[in-house]
Amino acid sequence: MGVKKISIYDIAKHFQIAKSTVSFIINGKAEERRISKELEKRVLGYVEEIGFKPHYLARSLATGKSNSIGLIVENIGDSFFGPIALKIEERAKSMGYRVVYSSTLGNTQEAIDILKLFRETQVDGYIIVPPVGMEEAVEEVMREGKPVVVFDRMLDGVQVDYIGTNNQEITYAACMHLVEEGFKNIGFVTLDSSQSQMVERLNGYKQAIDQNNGNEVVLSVNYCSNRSDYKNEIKQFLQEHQQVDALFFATNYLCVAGLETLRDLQKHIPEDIGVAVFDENDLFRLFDPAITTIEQPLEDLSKAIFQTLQKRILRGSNRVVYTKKIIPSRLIVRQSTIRRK
Amino acid sequence: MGVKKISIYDIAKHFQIAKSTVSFIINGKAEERRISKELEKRVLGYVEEIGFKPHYLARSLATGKSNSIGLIVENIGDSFFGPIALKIEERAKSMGYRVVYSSTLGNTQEAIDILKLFRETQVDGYIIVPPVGMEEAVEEVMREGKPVVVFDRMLDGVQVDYIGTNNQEITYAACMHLVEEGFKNIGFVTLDSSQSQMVERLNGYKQAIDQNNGNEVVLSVNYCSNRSDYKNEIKQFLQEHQQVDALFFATNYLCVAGLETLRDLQKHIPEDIGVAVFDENDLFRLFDPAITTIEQPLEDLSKAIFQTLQKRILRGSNRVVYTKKIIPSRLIVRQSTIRRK
DNA sequence: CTGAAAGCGCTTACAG
DNA sequence: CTGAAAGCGCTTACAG
Repeated sequence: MGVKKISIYDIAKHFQIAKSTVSFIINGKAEERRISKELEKRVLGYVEEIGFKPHYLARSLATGKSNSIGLIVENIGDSFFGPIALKIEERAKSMGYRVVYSSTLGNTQEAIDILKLFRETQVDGYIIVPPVGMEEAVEEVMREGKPVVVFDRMLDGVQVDYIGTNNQEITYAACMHLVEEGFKNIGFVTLDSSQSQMVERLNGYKQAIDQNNGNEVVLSVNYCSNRSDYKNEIKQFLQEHQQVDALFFATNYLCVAGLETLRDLQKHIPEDIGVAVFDENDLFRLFDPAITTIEQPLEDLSKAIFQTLQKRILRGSNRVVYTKKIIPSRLIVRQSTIRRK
Repeated sequence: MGVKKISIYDIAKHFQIAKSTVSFIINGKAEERRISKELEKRVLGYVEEIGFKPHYLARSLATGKSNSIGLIVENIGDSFFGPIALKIEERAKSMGYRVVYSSTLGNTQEAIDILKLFRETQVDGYIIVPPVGMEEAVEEVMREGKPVVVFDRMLDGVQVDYIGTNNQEITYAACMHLVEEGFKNIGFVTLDSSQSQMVERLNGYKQAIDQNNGNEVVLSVNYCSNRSDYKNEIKQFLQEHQQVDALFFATNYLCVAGLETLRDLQKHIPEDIGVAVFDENDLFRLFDPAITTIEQPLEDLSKAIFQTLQKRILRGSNRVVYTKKIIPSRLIVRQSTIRRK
């Protein structure tokens, strides 16, 4: 069944030349190998004519390169990771790479398994959004000399290239904005996680609160929780902290749960309570009131990720200083944090 | 640099046995090949000890199987395709497959290129959300005997397994609901596309309108448009059809543009205009008013996709009747389509 | 019960 | 200027 696959051997036979010559011509090394222009033309013409495509797997086995990069994110269905994955794919494609993706759902063991799988399939580089506890696994991959870029959150104590955003600074700015709008008791809803980006965001919050001699009121929920768990925790938190007049959500899905909770409690935004959130969503600006968000620059982030990866691919991963590139996010102020006079 | 890779040859040498014996043991064929339990145990123990992992690429080259499936969607960052991709990945993983994904952004040539790339990398099966014009390319892949499942929209005249939803029926139900709520002039906003799912949705609309002797008022926009184009077209459409008192959006991103337009025009939902949309979004239920949606069952869809794919993988793609499986969607009525008395 | 050998489809030193 | 040959790391008829 199916078409019988043509190989360079068949082409070589057709022209009565060696396989190697065909291989060189196909790989554009005809000139370098001083193969006659005429033969080159004839072979390429034939290749075109019969629609020959080299067998990638065989090539990969021979060269050790697979022309694919592995992308490990938290959740490909997420409104932040999905769109960034699209950008990454577009860039990868323009560089001749395919993308193999996988979602960890925050599970460390899962992430380690995925990484192992990627290693076995010989991806040429890795873009990793690591859950906590992946330090060793990532180091192991790097020891093999493969390029790795860590994204979104840092990996404690691992010498590796990192691309992220100014979490602390921009969260600080957002909280200062809340203060300036007259909110007196800002609650911070985050994950119970030591992920660096979450810690940084929390620090930005603390910095703003401290500076204004306010009270830190923080709710940390488990990532594994489902939405109704999130909602229950937020509800209870609001009941225990009646004085809270604004909420900052450290990531998008927490905000979704939060908005639902506020609606259930019939709290009005921003009169009863102000709302701001880390990560933009197409629909936040369409809410009534529109939600204040912190927008990460997807285009710039994906660009930085690839530039870094490419440098590594060219230079190899040894003897080069590892870079930590911070692409600033933008605070988008909307009505959910503007107190009407 | 890096660890030097261990191969089955090294293991064979270590035990003074043949590579083939090692291969059989590793692949669980020891019993079948009548290799002594004792040797099997020793070899497996050693494999474990040195952390040997077979080289997937080499295995693939030898077997012709890559243990990966190619997923071609419209846009991995989309609120429908992203989450379904996650489900598909989870199922693939549980079956021992990796997923290679790629987004077409509705571009036929892009889709064909992706398909070609997937063929070259020897994926074992394809899940395709095809743009129009992919008929030939898909048929070509099928002629190679590879399993293909078409998803979301059908491919005209191609004998292939298809998984989709009851587009016409459920859109009809949604429009009938609008009629029952007293909306008199329902506008339908869709893509200018012959994709089957869009045609079916339009037909569902027409069926409901005809049945109630209403006027069909349809806006078809180009997929390639960006959001501000969508907005302008919708705005103009509303100006030209002042009598329209409800809008049904045939897909999610059109609704986003539509909601923004309605906000700009200061139209109140549902008093001035009712709103319903095909495809659920986490945030639609949190709008004020909450938006009526048609929710596709992601879990069931991904399950059906995989069952079908698996059957094909087992049976081969010949001589079997192709199936067309329709998984019904659900209408979720919310305030955006309920006329207050 | 086990092994030698050919083959998957390429690439690339090496030799002339 | 070009080709023969070894090798990438596996699998699997085949032979004994």
